[in-house]
Order: sequence, then structure tokens, then C-alpha cells
Amino acid sequence: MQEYDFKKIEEKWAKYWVEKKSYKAEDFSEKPKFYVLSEFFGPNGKGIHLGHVKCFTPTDIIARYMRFKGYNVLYPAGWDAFGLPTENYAIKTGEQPIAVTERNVQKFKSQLTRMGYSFDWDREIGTSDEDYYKWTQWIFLQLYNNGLAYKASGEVNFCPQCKTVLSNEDSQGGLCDRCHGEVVRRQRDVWYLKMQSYSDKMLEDVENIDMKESLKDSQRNWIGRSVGAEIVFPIKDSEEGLKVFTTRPDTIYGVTFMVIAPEHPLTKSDKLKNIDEVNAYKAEASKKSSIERSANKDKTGVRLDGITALNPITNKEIPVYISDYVMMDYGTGAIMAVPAHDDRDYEFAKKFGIPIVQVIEGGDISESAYTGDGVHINSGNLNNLGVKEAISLMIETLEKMGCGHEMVNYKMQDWPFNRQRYWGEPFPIVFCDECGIVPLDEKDLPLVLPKTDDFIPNETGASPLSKLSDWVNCKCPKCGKPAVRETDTMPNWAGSSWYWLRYLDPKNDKEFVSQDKLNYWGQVDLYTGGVEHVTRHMLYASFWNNFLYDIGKVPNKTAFKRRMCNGLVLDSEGKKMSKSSGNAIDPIDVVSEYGADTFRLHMMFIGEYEKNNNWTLKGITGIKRFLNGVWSLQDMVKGDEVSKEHEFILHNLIKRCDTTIYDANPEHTSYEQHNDFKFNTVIANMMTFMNKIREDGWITKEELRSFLVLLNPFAPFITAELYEIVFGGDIVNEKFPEFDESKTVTSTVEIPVQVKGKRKAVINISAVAEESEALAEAVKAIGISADDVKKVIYKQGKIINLIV
RNA sequence: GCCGAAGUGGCGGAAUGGCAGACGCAGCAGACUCAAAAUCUGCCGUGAGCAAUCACGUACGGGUUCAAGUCCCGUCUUCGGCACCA
Repeated sequence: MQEYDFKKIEEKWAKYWVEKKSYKAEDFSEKPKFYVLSEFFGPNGKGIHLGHVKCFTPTDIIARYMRFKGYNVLYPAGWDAFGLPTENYAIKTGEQPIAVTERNVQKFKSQLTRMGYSFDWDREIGTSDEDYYKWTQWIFLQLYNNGLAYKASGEVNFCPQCKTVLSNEDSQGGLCDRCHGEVVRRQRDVWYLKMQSYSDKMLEDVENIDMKESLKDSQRNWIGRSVGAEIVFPIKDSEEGLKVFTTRPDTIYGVTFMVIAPEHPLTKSDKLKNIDEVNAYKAEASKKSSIERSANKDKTGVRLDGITALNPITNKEIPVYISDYVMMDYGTGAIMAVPAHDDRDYEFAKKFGIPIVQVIEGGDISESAYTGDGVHINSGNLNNLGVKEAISLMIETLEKMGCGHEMVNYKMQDWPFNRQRYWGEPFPIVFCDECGIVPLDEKDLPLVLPKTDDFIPNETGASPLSKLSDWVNCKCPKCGKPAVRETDTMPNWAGSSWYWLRYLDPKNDKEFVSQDKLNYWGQVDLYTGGVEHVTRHMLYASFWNNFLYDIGKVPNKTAFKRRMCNGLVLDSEGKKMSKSSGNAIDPIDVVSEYGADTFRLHMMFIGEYEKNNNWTLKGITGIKRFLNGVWSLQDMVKGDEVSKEHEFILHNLIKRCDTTIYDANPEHTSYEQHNDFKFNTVIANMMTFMNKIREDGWITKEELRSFLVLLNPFAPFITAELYEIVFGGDIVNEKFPEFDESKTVTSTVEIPVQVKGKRKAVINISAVAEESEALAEAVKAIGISADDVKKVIYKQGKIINLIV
């Protein structure tokens, strides 16, 4: 036996698999298909990090396992290449983003290959490739032509550091997703995608994707559907009305004031008498960042002199205030305030000395608002009704009067889709003095991103492309007169909103993907990635897929069947790893020292897939010893004798693999039904198997064959090499062994004898012994008379419990 | 504040309501060695005991059950997400 030289072995096989295209997925096959995908990522200059290893190792294990199980497996990889990290790096160094990307991609590809990931590299895609973004632009055209993309002036999140507009998804918590700097609100020209109109379809996806309830919750929370009513409050001596959204139209009798957001158009009304005071407040509010605005919960505001609203039900006069606790981008930017039953309104009323009128019975409102349930009081025809009935009756009343109607509101906003950056997909849009906004013709795609040396973002917020007058000035595709191009580019998330589809048909230059291939591959069976993408990428993906479904371009409404989110790898103290804190570990160092097989097993062994875990090399010794043992199996092969004990552990190990690596049962469609992804326990069972074999000192050839196949998904290199040495040939042609249920049980078992739940003895007994037999053994073992036993609880093969 | 997840040895972590601590690391003792590494053998939750054994033990307080880490009620702690959403 040669020494276990992981370096030599891993180099040999990594090269072999790429050259042989061992993991090529067949388009169309007799075999059942299985599409497993881990999120692709931006190829930055740093190379892979531990998070990639934690994310890709499990899907690689599953891909290899499913191939052995007879599936036609699609396990592709690619690059989310348009993005700020690359562009920022390019700006810093002056190098072309495209060159930076190419170099980084090569680095990542070689590192992933070194880890032994079994990607089908023939399907590699990159979002910044012309033949890819051609189709991203094509989808944008479909959106535009279907009225789902529009240009408007709006107040949007803007990152002063990155000098670009951001979506709400990109600025969660008021911080830029990229640079983590504070985001400000700015009035700008914005290309919006009408994502809000897809809210309900996206909510259906939330229900249809098989994932953890907590993840579904955060998506539901982000979409933020709430049912209520829109009510128009007339303004005294005016034709105008003040529109509000409320979930509690039943409390309209308790309205004692109204509040509008600082950005609300009513603040520009010519009826307003204290313009200076109001403008001063507006100026103050606009200076605050969204973080400051929400952190400071102290209520401030100014009453609008000269503007009085009228309660449409009671006709009572109501004062109107401006305050920054009302947001312009939710609902109508105005509220009816019911201080008796809303905490924020209560606080505001107390501060400004506004009356508080209780309309729901049940709570004490002397100290705080009462937000609980109860019947209505002081509410005209709603009196004595419960909340639910009162809401329906009030909506009915308002509809009859013509001053309100039922309405659904969403927290999720339309998607601001343009960025003032160079490194992104150009919009296939032209502005013409005659024709207005004109989309390019599909045959003119791709609209290629022009080369330039000056890709630095502009202080004024104009895109770098605007400086390229040769490119900007063009002819209107409609009338042929001089026109200009849109110079903003699409956001980072554009290319990733449909990429899983392109893997099905990555080289197609006629269609974004052929219908045949879409029909064959269908949904992504398993999609894994970071939990942070659940309220970002997953929502965008859901939106685009639903849209493509609606226009008949994809066969499935929901793109992903199942989603799993991996936990983070933190440093040994539980802190996030980063280059700046100096606690980052380079996975390649670990591979060099221990080998990819050991590293993969170690990563899977130290923690659960979904949980965060603290990185440590403590314990990798155990994995090393295990693989050394596996290597020495080649010298322990002996005859064809069978042993019951070996059969028992082997068949139990196969069973364990089948039940805990991946649950492919199509009837299991909810998170609760799955019992898989427990890679650490599978490895523990393999160690137990090895311990037994080493104790006995021998293994049969067929047992070794089975064991190598079981271990191969976890440690592909060493098993491929051993297989070649012992059996000759390539292990990828093997089938996953099947277990025989009858061999997973033993004929006799040791079961505990308990007396009132306390263990008193252990008896050795037939696994299928009758109760009488077990009882006889049990009383003998603990030395009592069978007459003393009042009650017996006997679970065959498990336990016997006596009450004496 | 709201929502969610989790609390088990020195450590990472196992346990369809059925012998808590599988498997691994570390540690201790021993074998091999001039020595070290590697490897092998044994021990390894806490307390008492020479020992067999006994008692206690899964964040805390109750409860259900023949039997609870697991189910129910309450409390505490930690982590994550959202946050003036009308």
C-alpha cells in the first residue's frame, strides 16, 4: 500500500473530472431529472470563503448522491458578475471591469474545482456576458411592453457612497447593502418595475415553496399585505379631499385629528396659512436619514393652519397635522388618527393636547391607547358591534356614500430599477423628442455595454455612460430622427432574477431558453443559499418568474420547489469573518494542509446545515484519522465470507444515508416532513462502521464497494482513487447500494428493565419476544416475584417497564 | 416593541415520548520508541464509595405520562430578522 497522498490524488481526479466532463447533465433522458442549485455569486478578487464551502458542499453531496440513485442531475454554476465590488475594484485600480471579472472567474473556477464540486461546467454562465445580458435586456423589454416598467420621478433611497439609487431590498435597515453606509432619500428620475402589482402572486409562491416557516414569515412580512379601506376626508371649503388608508375604518368615530407625511402634496396647498412654519418642519424632516427618523420615536409635528378636514361620517371638523411619523411611501401618506386605540396617535395627541375619544370598550385609556378587542361605543350605528362586523358595515356605508372603499395595501414597493453606474446591463431604451420613450427592437439586442476608461460615478448622479456621446446619441428606432439612449444601467439583481432558467439552455441564441428544455427540467428541485436572500433575490426571482409565466414563457408559476438556507460560518468567538477584522480563514489554506476530502467532511461534521457555526480546526484530526483508516481498507480486503454483524452495520449505514442525505419523496412537500440534510450524523455512522471494520481487521470486496459509494458524495477524491485501485474503473458508473430491511435488525436485543420508569436491569431477549416471555426474563433479572407486578408496559424490542 | 430560532459534558454535537451524552475532539493512564510524532489499548457528566453500586443531572419553575431533552403552561437568557406600515 502506498501512503495516502491526498495532494497527488486530488490533483489527478480534479483534472480528470473536468477533462472527462464526468458531471455533464443530459438534456432529455429516460432517467428522472433532478435540478439542484446553490446560489451563484459575484466573482470578487478574494476567492472563495468558508461560507461557499458550507453552502456548496451539501449540494455537491446531494448531486453526487442523486446521480448514484439513478437521476439525471443538473448541478450548474455561474457568475453574478455585474456588480459593485468588481466596479469599485476597477475604479480603484483603473483596470477594465471586464478584465477584472475574467481573472476573478478563473480564480474561483479553479478553487471550486479543487474542492471537488461536481458542476457541469459546460453550462457555465456569467451575467456580464453579452450573450447572457442580451436576454436580461429582452426580459426587460417584455416587462416594458407589458406595462410593468415605467419611468417616473420619485423619492427613492440613494447611497451617497456608492452614488446610486437603491431599492428598498437593497437598503434594509436604512443601510446600503453593499457598503453598509447610511442611505438618504432623494428625488430622482427612476425606472420602476411594477413589483407591487405582483404581491399576491408572490405571496402564493411563499406558500408553494417548501421552506421553513420562519423564512416564509419574513417574506410575508416584507411583502406586508394588509386589508383595510381607503377613505376620503373632505377638506372644508375646498373641492379637494384627503385620502387615507386604514385597517380600522370601524374606528372612524374616534378620529380626532389627521396626520400627513412631510412630503405630502397637501403641504403645498394655497389654503395653508403657516407656510413658513410648515416648510421649516419639512426641511428639518428631510435632513434626517431614514435611520434617524425611525430611531427617534418622540413625536414632533406642526398643525396646518387654514386646513380643516371633515369626518365624512359625522361631519365633525378635524385638525390636520404634518409629522414625520407618517411615511409618504406607505398607503396614501396620510392617516386618520384614532388616539384612543393606536399607540403612536395616542402619544401625538397627548403631546399636542388633542382630545382622545374611546370607541372600543374594554380598556383603560387614561395612561395609554387600548389596542385590544371589544364592542364599539360612541359610534352611531356601529355601537355594540364587534370589530370584524363593524369593519364590514363601515366599508359598506362608505361605499354607499361614495367616499371610501375596501382596499389592500402592501409594504413592498415597486422596484427602483436603474443605477447610476457603469458596470451593469444598459437599458434597451431610447428617448426621442418626437416619439418619447422608445424601446429597442428585440433584433437589436444585445445593446452592448460600450467600452470606456472613464467609468467613475459622477458627483451629480449622472451615469458614466452619459459621457460617451457617440454611444448616447443614436437614431430613434421608430421615426429615425436623432435620439438619445438611457444612460443608467440595471441593478446588480437584474441578472440573478432569472439565471436558473438560463442553465437549462445556456448557449441558445434564438430564445432565452427553449420551451422543450423548460418542459423537461421544470422547477429547481432544491435551491440553497444565504438567508439574507430570502427578502431580496428570492422575491425578485419570484416576481420575474411569475411574469414570465403570465406571458407564457415558462411552464411553472413557482420557480423553486424547495429552499434551504445555510447558516453562517463565524470565527471561533462567534463574530462575522471579514478581511478588515483580520479573522478571515482562506479555505485554500485548509485544502493545502489537509486536502479537500478532509475539509469537506470536517465542514459537514462540525455543525448543522441551517445553523451558524464557529469555525475551528479542533477536531479535524478525527476526520484525518478516519480517512487514513479508509485508505488502509485496501489492505484489509479478505475473501467473500459474510458476517451477520457486518451486514447489520452496513445495511443500517445505507439506510441512514437514504433517510438523512436527501429526501426525494415527492409526497414530502413541507419542511416538517423532511428528515434530511443531517450530514453530521451520516458521517458519525460512517465512523462507527469504520470502527467495527478496524476492530475485525477485515472487509469483503463487496462491502468495500458499497462503502466507497456511500462515502463518495462526501469525500469524492479518496473514494475514486481507492475504487480504481481495488476494482479498476470509474466509481461514477456505480449505483447506490440498496439496503435490505431484514438485515437492519438483529434477532436478539438488549432492552432495559424499568421499575416505575427507573432502570433496574438489562435483559437479552428476542427482538420479537412476547410480553409473557419478556416479563418472565424481567422479574428474574431484578429478583422479584411476578405476583408483585401490578402493571406491565412492554414495547417490543425497546423497553419493559413494571409497576410493582 | 413585534416576529422567529435556540439553550444538553471541558468543546463540536447525538437522541420517531422509551437505557441522555451516539460520533468526534481535548484530557488522563498505558503500550511501542533512545526520544518525539504517528499508531494502538483502556478510562473519561457530577457527587459519594476500594468496589459492586447509589443519588443527582438536558437554562429555571410547574404540569401531563408507566416513562419527558422531547409534549403543555409560565419564567429567564442568548442569537437572528423587522421596526413609527396606519
